[in-house]
Amino acid sequence: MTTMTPDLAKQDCSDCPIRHRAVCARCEPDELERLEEVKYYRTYEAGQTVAWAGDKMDFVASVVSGAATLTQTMEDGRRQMVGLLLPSDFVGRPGRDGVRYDVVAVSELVMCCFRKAPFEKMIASTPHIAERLLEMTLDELDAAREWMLVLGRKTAREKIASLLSIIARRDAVYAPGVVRSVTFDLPLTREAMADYLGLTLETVSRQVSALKRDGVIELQGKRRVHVPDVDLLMEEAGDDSDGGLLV
Amino acid sequence: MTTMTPDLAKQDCSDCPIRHRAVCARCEPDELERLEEVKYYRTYEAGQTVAWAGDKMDFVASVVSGAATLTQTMEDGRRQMVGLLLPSDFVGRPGRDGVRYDVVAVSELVMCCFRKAPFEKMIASTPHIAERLLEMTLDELDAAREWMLVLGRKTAREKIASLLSIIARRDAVYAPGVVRSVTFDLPLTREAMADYLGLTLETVSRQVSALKRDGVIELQGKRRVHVPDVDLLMEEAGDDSDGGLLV
DNA sequence: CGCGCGCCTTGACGCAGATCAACTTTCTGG
DNA sequence: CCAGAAAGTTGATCTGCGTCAAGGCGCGCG
Repeated sequence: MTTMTPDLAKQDCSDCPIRHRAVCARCEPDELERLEEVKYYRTYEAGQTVAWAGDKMDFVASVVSGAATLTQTMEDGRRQMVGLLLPSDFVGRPGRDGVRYDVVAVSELVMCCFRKAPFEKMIASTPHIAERLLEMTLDELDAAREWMLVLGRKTAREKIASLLSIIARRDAVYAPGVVRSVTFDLPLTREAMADYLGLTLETVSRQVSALKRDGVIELQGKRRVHVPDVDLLMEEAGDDSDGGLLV
Repeated sequence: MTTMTPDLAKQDCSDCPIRHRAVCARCEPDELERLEEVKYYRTYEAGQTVAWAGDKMDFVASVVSGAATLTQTMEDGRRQMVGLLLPSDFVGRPGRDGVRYDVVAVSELVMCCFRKAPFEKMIASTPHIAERLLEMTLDELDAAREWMLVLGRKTAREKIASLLSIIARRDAVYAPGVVRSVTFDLPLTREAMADYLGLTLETVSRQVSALKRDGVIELQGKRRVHVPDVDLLMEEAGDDSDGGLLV
């Protein structure tokens, strides 16, 4: 799993419309201006569908707030989430005609959209963005492969811990220094977590309770999670601890 | 899962050193010549390691024959295969300094290698190849996500059928027309299959026997597999049948 | 207020696949 | 051709998670 390098993270990107580091972290003023020309915003409510598999998307977008999921479904209804889109992630990447998976908002979702054609033209004319686009896709591939280990070989408890530590890690990107405790809101229902982890919602519920009972996490309400010791959580996840979340 | 379009497949690429369609199918004579300048071959025996996680690879390569696997390992030894590299697949793609996973030969493996620096220079100077490189990576991402569904939601029997149909599909690329029966050699041991599918080797063995008993596959020896009806296999895999393997 | 509904929790039980173990078949090297 | 190792098969038993079911909590709405 890749952690952001400190220098990139510290750069202030708060008003950049594309917050994904792949485009944002290094974007230069004139590129940004060109992006502004073609951008608009869209809001989706929880449960709303952004795109179905096979849709031709007429836009390219970056998640600004909330969360969306990428889901595969079998004919008999079994579902597997294959991607979790959190603020700064990309949807409808150039180079593809349509999306192959359902994209559904799991909490209120705001996306910063770009009309596809001008965006693609811009990519084509800006070599370093094209290059970062490949880098970004390779990062996603890494994440997908990391997740294959979770799905194939980890126990239910380890799966939950892995998911929590991914979200914690993402959250910690916006906090400075080396982090040892984190608090965040789970953007997912128990059912969505189950779909992500290849479990049932009952098992998710049981294991979350177990982690709480064992002091690995604390809950304020159902959704707000406090992790007193990130190292402990990562140990539960079966990952080799790398000394806290470096941010 | 993407199937090759007929016109691309029919093109004769047998003496092209990079058989992956991403580079090969559209490669033009002068590009090919430039590739020839920097290529050499390497052979690995079964079990030999091509690269460890974190290695800086000094070459970029395409699998010519045999198979290699990309594997993630946990400290306690649990393993999950996250990629299966069959003839025409790429290793050590430009844009990454090292590989992040262990690449190990599972059967005798011949790779067509390119020294990295000149290859990358060539990529940089040839826009359509750079574009195809992104396309290729997106295909891999799709495959990884497809596999997440297999790992997270399919039964042992469906998992085996899915793996067999992936290999059958790959094999059928070299045969003409719409294919309804295929024969191929499994390039994997039962243990490697288990690592790929998130199962134990005993379960793999049992389910292979079951598929044989039920007439879905026929075995000649342990490794040679004949699939009398590809549709049936795909049904067992839980995929929507798309009317045979289009080649 | 209280009714219904979505979301979550908890318990009891069953089963698919893991584990442990014995054995067979196929390779490999002398 | 044989001996030993590696790969694969098959059976018996165990267990983690799925399944089914009952109920709790919070919240919007008539």
